[in-house]
Amino acid sequence: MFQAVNKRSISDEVYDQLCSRIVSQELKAGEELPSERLLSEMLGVSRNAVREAIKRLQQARLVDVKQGGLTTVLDYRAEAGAELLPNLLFDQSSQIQVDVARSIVRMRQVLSPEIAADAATQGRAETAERLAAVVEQMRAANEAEAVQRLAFQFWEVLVEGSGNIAYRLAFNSLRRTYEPLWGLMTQMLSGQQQKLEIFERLAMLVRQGQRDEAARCAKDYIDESSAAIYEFLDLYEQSAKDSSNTQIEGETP
Amino acid sequence: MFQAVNKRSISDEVYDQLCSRIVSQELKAGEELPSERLLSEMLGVSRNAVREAIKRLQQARLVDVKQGGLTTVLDYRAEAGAELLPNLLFDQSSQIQVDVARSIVRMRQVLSPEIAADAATQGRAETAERLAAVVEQMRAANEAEAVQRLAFQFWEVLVEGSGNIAYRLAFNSLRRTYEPLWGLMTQMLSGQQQKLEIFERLAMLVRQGQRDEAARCAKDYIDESSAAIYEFLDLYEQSAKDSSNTQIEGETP
DNA sequence: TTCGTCCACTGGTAGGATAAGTGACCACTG
DNA sequence: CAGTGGTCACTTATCCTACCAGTGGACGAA
Repeated sequence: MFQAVNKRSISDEVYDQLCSRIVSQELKAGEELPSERLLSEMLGVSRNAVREAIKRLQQARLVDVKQGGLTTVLDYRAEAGAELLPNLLFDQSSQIQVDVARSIVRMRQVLSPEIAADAATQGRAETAERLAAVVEQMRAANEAEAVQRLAFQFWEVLVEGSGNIAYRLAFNSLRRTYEPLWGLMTQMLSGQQQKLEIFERLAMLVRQGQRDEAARCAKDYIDESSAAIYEFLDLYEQSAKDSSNTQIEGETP
Repeated sequence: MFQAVNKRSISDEVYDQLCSRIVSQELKAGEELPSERLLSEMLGVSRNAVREAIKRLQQARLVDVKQGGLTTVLDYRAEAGAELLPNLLFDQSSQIQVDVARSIVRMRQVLSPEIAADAATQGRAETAERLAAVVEQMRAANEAEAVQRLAFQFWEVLVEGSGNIAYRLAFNSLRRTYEPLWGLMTQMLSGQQQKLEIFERLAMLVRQGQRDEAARCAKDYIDESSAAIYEFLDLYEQSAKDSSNTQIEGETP
């Protein structure tokens, strides 16, 4: 009924505004930002807020700031880290950037089998325990969306079980990127998520430490799942092209 | 000869201090930070500096700050992104965290063959062109370190050629993580980097679009290179254990 | 022309004020 | 005595002015 009001801080607002202008190439690499004082005047906020936003841009390696000189924009493709992906997924008109989405799905597809393999070698008993618990919940769940959410949780457990902190952090970034697409994803994958046997089998293979088998099993699953997403993205891309050709801003089909 | 002097701002200092306390679990998830005013007093800096640092911690998802309440520490393993890896690589006594290093090498090892495969499908001509140029430079270079650096550049070109922005940004994060280890790496891999044929062959396979062959070729190379690094890390770990057993703080062997 | 000085700009730091959110506490109500 | 709402002592959010420190171009003297 009632929902929480949307409160965002001023500096967040400034950050988002600058960030989107950089990733959209409206501010190109090598160009200079207006000075802090000028920016604060133009945006109607205090210099303090502008400074906090610019500090964050600096941390994200989107700009290079030096005392006494102007702040310059960097090439985000060469400098930024994976945490920028969520900012790249949508363009100014909130359309999905299909190539970005494909990149993410592809990376997930490539990493997943190896994650399963490492989990089978590394975690074993405890990981298998937790995987089994998730599968149990999946069996108990009756809504498609709940099952979907648990399927993702299954992978989170697997990632944790691989004992690889780089996988873990990279997956956090990927997760944040496709989080806003959650609604679409459940709809997209609704047809094919019934088979719990795969998850069961994967949990068993991890328990038994069957590295290669686990990788193969994970690959079978993730390839199929990815294919469904690619297919959807192709459709989305086509419809986006059509609607831009006919100058119509349409809803997602 | 000369190198730029290390000038760091106050807020950078504050950020690093808080960040390292969080990743070292000295400040555990769920605990609360002192208030901004108290922190600024304790550290002897202005509130402004503390605020800028905390904004950055918030962006890195290391803390959750809410107005009117205290700022709480989050679980970085569950929340942070890959950009945190450089902060995890060294512990307080500047010793390499071997498991973190292994994670990074492993991720690079897993991604590389698929990157080569995608580059063979995607970029083709232009990528092959640039790869060939790098190989040319490698042939011309006479110092081992220069060759080493070019070898890494070869991979950067390949990543760019894969057309996958997620790979690109993830690799940026990985690069930043092993950048401080550059000296060790060249030393570590000095024995085996001579064979330019592999790079040549890989460039050719990309040009011809031989996806599977390119992946296999990349895998052969990266597996060998990774094995050398793993071996070094095992030695490092062993020597670190020994020196801690005998209560001696030793230099890197 | 060449070189040093000056000065108008930049970002960096400090510490003041006010606004606004949070949670513990407590008096009041039914 | 459980539940409501007000008070108060905290917190962060924002803004402001002032000053310090680094940069680079203008300008005048050698």
